[in-house]
Amino acid sequence: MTKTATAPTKAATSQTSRILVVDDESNISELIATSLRFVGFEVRTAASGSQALAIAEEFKPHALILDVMLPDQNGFDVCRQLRQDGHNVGVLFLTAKDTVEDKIQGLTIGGDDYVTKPFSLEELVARLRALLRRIGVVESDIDEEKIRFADLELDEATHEVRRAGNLIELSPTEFLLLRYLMINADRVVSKSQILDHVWQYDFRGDAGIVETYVSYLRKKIDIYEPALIHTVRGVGYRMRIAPTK
Amino acid sequence: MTKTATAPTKAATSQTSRILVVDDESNISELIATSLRFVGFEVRTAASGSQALAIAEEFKPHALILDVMLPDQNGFDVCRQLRQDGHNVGVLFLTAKDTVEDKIQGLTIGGDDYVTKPFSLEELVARLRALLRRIGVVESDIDEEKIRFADLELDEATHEVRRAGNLIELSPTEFLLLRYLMINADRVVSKSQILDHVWQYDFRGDAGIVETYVSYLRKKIDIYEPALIHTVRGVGYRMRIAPTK
DNA sequence: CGCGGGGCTGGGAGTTTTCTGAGAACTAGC
DNA sequence: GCTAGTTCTCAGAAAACTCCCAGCCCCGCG
Repeated sequence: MTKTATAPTKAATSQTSRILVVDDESNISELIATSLRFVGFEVRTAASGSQALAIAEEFKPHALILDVMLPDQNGFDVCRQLRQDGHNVGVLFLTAKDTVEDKIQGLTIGGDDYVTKPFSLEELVARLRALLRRIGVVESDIDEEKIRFADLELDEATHEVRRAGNLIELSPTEFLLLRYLMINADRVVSKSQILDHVWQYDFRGDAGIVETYVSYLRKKIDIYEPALIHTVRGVGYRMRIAPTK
Repeated sequence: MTKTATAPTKAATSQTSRILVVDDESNISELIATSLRFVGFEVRTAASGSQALAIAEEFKPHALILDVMLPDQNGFDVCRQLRQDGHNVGVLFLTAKDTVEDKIQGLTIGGDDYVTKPFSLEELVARLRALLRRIGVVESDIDEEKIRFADLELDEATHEVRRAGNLIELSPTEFLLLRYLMINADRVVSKSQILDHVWQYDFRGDAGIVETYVSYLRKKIDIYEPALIHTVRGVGYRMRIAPTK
């Protein structure tokens, strides 16, 4: 993935939660690790269950991102063992989209959650934040689940988006895209950055899709004045208040 | 109360009742422990009767969740012994579905109660709360046994549900589902969260069943205006007042 | 002022998700 | 064992969403 300078705002505030990423495919765990470090987490990776347990012992992570399918033992066991050892961690499981139903039973119990592969980085980070909030590792300022920009408001818990108080219905992708733009408010983000963060990591289409979705979004949120989503020709998009001018 | 995302509401208030979970299957006791901790209890686990007695000595639990079938002695004995030692605890017994009726007879002296395995977490927690209430370990605020949302009212004690005053007949599962939605009113809950909390932990079907039950519920409670159960496509369901625009 | 590349958007095909009815499988009470 | 209520599965229909395409527009430059 193309890592570029775009430090997502509030994230960068003062967050130092420690996250342990466990996946045997190193490209996946590195993708995640890089991304998380970038938004301000302290990250370690492990490639197996036993390694995870060992590292957890001294790293004392606040949360784990844990692939259910590991070479030695499965993710659940790792999780159970950690908890028995007294580690109060939150766990975000990674499962394959087609994982048999009965394997994903009980994953959302102790405030835990799961994300199916392939995921989008935005999605993953958002879920991780929500999880940390739930288990009480409040690392952000106001512990608020809302993102605001101008008269735009996006609520993670209710999935509601409002502009000037008016409720706006968004599809899942539109919601993710808007969040990404809002998090990076005032900054220009390129179409490929958007693609890398908002779309699933295995998306093979072209960046034109971003234009389409930006168009959808504009028709829903920029029917109000002033327009917030601005095109920076040849570069990308930027959310901001003053007209492009 | 604010705090928490999915955390079953009032629970999170200021509850610090100590619960001792006793079961020899560690996956069961961990499941319960995780779940209870999440809703705000202080939890310890034990795997045998003797261990339970030992831990109770210093942990001084307000209540026990006690499997009737234990490796060393049976649950009743543990219970009796505890009481003889002067511990004033409430006990929620866990029994196998096929346990003979008369074995459970007389268990419920005192305000104790029992739940059959496999249970659903919602059920377990609700029963535990009721028990604590009965034995006087009132840990919540108003000690209210009713949950309200808009003109909907659900009474835990009588198992009655009313909308705008009209009594509504619900099957057991419908009741649990509705309670879960009400407890999490205004926030989105995913189908797997629902499955994990409302259905028995050994349920092996797919999440489609949730759709079916939501449909049942809608036909009973959303025949009134305005609709309260809303679908958040791609995410889950959400109970809320304002109609979708 | 005309050109060319980017960007915008309507249209629409193909998928995925959700809703719901029908019925099989169970259970509990009688 | 029969009946009634309940749970759960399944499958078709409907609705919503994703993605691609093609034509048009617009901006900047020569």
